[in-house]
Amino acid sequence: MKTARLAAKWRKLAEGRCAEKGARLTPARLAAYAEMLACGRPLSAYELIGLLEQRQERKIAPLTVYRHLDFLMQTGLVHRLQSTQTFLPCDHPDHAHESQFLLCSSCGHVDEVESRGLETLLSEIANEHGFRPDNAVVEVKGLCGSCADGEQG
Amino acid sequence: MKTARLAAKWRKLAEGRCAEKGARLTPARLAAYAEMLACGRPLSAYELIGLLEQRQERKIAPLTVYRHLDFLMQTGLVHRLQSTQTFLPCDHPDHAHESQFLLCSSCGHVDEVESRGLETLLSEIANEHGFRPDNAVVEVKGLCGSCADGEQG
DNA sequence: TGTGCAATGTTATAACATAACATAATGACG
DNA sequence: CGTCATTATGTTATGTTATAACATTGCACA
Repeated sequence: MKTARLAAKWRKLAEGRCAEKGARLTPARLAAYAEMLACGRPLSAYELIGLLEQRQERKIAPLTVYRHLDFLMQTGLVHRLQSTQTFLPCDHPDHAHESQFLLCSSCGHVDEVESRGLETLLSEIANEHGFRPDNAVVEVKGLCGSCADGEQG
Repeated sequence: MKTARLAAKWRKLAEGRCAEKGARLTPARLAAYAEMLACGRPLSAYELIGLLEQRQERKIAPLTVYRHLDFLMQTGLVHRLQSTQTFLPCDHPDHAHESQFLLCSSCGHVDEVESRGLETLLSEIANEHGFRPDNAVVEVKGLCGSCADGEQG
């Protein structure tokens, strides 16, 4: 299978994450992951299908790609952005973590950040409401540094 | 048009919000809003269509309801939950605000909370990353009080 | 070498959302 | 009151995102 080039470092990390869980990083799954890394921006499932079809010169069913995405999310290699229905490779696949995202409305760039302080505060807020939190979606929309600068001079 | 019963208090608030903006709270828009309030849980657009069709005994096109939802969101009477693609009437329609949500995975109940502290922290985090925030999606999944209690005894 | 489970393939369809264009209702204003 | 501009709604079609149901393949391990 023709796949996008994937830096050895990322491949090692991905294999590590899968090994931890006894999960199999098959060629098809790796191909999807590599394509996402190569792209450098969030992709919709169908955009990803398009890219993989071009790369591999064959038809790929949506379900196939959704299964690969599910797998990659379970292993923590990929995140899903709820507010845009897109998928993004994790920026820190070396460890399990919750993430928060800064989405630029202008250029589409997404920054993945980890703030323990925020997670703590969210827990506190939940507790105040008698709520037992499991996981939190935090997606901030706005302008990234470059776009904000460009806007005014 | 047959619409769900809507407490006078909510109607006043809704009319107030619309008046502020010079927006017209038409019968169809009010009907959609009333149905959502009557339901008491988040609804998908298509669930809402179903309820309105039952109530009014006629077909309603998806676009119609999406337009009403857009209107209600712009006037701040309704929120959209990004992580479930559903819509929920605002719990505090008396003032403009950002909200955060606590979604119970078990019973589906959603609590809308407002934490200025959280909003401040989010701004700080954004600033640290040279990001100019506009608005934030915050949706915490977990178990509400009742469901958490029920789970263990 | 079979047998059980995980992964993939195939076809179809469900669920969510918008485009493009026509018609009707409303409000502003002479 | 009429008419004109604007806003809202109706209608049909289509685009986009995601999953169901079931068959087949491939791999691991007894």
